[in-house]
Amino acid sequence: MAEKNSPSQQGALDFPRPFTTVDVVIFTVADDALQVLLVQRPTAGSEPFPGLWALPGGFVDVGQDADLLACARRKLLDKTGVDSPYLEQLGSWGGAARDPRGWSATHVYFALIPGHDLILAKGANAADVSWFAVDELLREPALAFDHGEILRAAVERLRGKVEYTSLPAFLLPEPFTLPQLQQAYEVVLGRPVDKSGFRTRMMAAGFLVEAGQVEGTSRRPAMGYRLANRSAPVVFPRTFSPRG
Amino acid sequence: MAEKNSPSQQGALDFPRPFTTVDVVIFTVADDALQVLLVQRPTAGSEPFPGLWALPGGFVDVGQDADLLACARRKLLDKTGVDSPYLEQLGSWGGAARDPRGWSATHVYFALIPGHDLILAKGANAADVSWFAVDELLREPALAFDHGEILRAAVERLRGKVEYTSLPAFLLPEPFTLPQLQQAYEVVLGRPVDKSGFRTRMMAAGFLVEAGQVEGTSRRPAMGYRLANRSAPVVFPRTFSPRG
DNA sequence: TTAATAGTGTCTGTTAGACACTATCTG
DNA sequence: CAGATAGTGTCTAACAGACACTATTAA
Repeated sequence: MAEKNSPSQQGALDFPRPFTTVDVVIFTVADDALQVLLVQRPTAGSEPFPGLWALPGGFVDVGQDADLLACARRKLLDKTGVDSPYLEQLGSWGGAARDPRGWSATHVYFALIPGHDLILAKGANAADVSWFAVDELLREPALAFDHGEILRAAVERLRGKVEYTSLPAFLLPEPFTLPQLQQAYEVVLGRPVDKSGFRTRMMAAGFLVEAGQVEGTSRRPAMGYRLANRSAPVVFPRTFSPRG
Repeated sequence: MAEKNSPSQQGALDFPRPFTTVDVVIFTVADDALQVLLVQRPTAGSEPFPGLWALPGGFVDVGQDADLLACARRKLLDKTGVDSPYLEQLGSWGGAARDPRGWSATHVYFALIPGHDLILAKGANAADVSWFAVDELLREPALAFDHGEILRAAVERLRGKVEYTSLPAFLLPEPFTLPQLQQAYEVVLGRPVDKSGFRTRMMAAGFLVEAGQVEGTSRRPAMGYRLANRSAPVVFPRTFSPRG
């Protein structure tokens, strides 16, 4: 045993280090479906998982990134052009087996961006970036690294929190109407929600600000709203449908 | 700009890597208080934050640890002698400034162990390990690194989840009685809970198994219970006190 | 028999869910 | 005026919170 190469030998820092990456799970709602942004792995060189789709992300740049959140923001801006979305840490995955190049640990964030910005996203880097419907992706787990597992965790977290938070509001461009917001909830949850109860709940939570008067997205115009606070969601006291 | 030393140069892996650590926030309930286990930093050598108290943890050992969870389990076993507690990932903290030795990222787990095992803990490594009441610690933020902030996040997560999960059951040695469990809830939440409602809720959740008949911890003996599933808590459909 | 705690019963205000209804717009 | 969607009113069953009550043990 080469003890001088082990971290248990305190003081010295000359032992092997895992490499550190940051990945971002970027969600949006479009075409009545929850979508996630993926990047295709390069086929040239000796990159692992060539040609497979993966979450956008990559190595932490010690010289460039002040901290993990800044790194995540940078990668998100690179791929989408969006610079201040809802961004929350999901967790981290690390081990000897997940990357053929060696022991690695990734810090995963998940982002919600308005469907509206989807166009920007495509314009930004084009080519090897694309949106996928989450429901279809979850059926065929063929992502690079352990990104299939990570995506599953992200979707679970999102669906879970949507039951009792205002998260779906971050998936819509402002101003949005209550029917649009309800639609976003229904798409993420995958089930219909009662209109009356929904409206009462949203208004009671007090996170919506009447913005502009009305504007027409369908038959009859409706009141438009903005978020009172774009940095954090509101937590409702109860879950949506305790009916189990 | 030394581009060859930047991660943006794909393919090559010879750029500077952050170092990777794992820390564990270990909670228990003792003396009617929520307690956390801390380790005192060494004063010898050139270790950072000499003499200050810190969360137990340290570098990932690439040769020894299969993954992050295994690493966390190893560090917990080292300090407490407990080998299969409730263990959940809390999140990760990383940046250039948090450790004077350089860019570092830590993966933080939080553990709940029965108060009963406290004796084992003290017997195991003694000396530089000690339990602290959380409420007092939060008043004077004098921990090493950013561990004060991490502790704060861990307590917030714990208190939050206790409102709607069976987590406090992991803080008790089995078998435990319903009054003991209620006591654990009250200690963590810092407020009294109605007995009748509490009992109905616990029984309805169906995560308790009648174990042994009764045994006396105070005046009148009571029914003892074990957890039906020691690996995950139960989630209640509602929060404890929506009032407020 | 008494003190103390385990455990149960009952009442009431609140509210989510369901659904019917009215209001207001476009074409 | 007709069709469609925005928005509101109402009823009811379920249930949390409060609190009083009964049961069972040790001393």
